[in-house]
Amino acid sequence: MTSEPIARPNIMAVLEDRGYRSTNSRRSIVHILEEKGSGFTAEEIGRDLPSVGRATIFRTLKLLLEMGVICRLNLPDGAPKYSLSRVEHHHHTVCVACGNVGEFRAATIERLVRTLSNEIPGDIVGHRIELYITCDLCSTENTN
Amino acid sequence: MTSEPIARPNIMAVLEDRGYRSTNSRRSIVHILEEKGSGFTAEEIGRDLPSVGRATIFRTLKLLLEMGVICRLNLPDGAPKYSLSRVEHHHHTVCVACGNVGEFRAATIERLVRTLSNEIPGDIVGHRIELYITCDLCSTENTN
DNA sequence: CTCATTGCAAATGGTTTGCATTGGG
DNA sequence: CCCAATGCAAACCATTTGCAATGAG
Repeated sequence: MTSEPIARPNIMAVLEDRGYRSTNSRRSIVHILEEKGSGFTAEEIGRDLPSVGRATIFRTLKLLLEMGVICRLNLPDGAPKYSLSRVEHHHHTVCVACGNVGEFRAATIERLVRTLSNEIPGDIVGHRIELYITCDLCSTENTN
Repeated sequence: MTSEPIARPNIMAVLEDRGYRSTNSRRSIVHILEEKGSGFTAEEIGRDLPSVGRATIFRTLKLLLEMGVICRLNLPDGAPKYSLSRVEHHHHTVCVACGNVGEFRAATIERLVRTLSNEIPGDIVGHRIELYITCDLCSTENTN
């Protein structure tokens, strides 16, 4: 047993468990997703898979989204970006220079959100946090 | 001197200070914004001002956005919502039932974000937090 | 008067839908 | 076989742009 921190689920298996068919198009889309990992757009996937219709790309992304396998990030501008959800509940970092998307978890945040209930009028039913960063890669590039 | 907590700036004055003209269209758009306050869409404003061209609505919203007078909220789905920025730096609550948007500030959050720098790879240059809530109005409605 | 601003219509970008065809089980 | 899933093209929605006409200063 390897000490992999988070088991990556078999996405196609998840799809089939829910009664969806394992088709050629879906398999190739999922394969691309696993390759990219995070921060990809629908259009980008379409470019990598010219033989798959745009509609199918969007239909499959929607499916995976509903299943919680991927998440969509509505950035301030440009098309939404998608990334594989590696952990149950998490938040995102977005590099303002290169657009790369990362995931992070912070128990502190969850605790804090709970304490905010006193300050806001209503019941908190969810939250979304995005950190805009300059990633290490981009900041070293600028130094050179 | 009244004890108003936050002075509401004169939006048209802000526009003129920056060299933009005080036109009829801009005045009526700004008037609607002040009336609505928060959680309105571009399309909604256009519906209220049939005599103003769509393009002008979007151009004016973009202007106000750049000036920091309003802010845009990219919700998970549907068109972006806008609201007047009442306070300098703030975050939003969105009611999942009625879609109303509120503002809140929490020094705790700002402090927390700073402590997160250790956990994430890169420099944090900004953040965005949305709390999804059921607002008081909506939860009492459901009780009836 | 002049040039910023406007309204309109056409163009765009991203996504969805209708429908006949294909292919997985 | 059958019906879920596909590819295609057209439709759709929100937004942007080009441009001639208008109007604020």
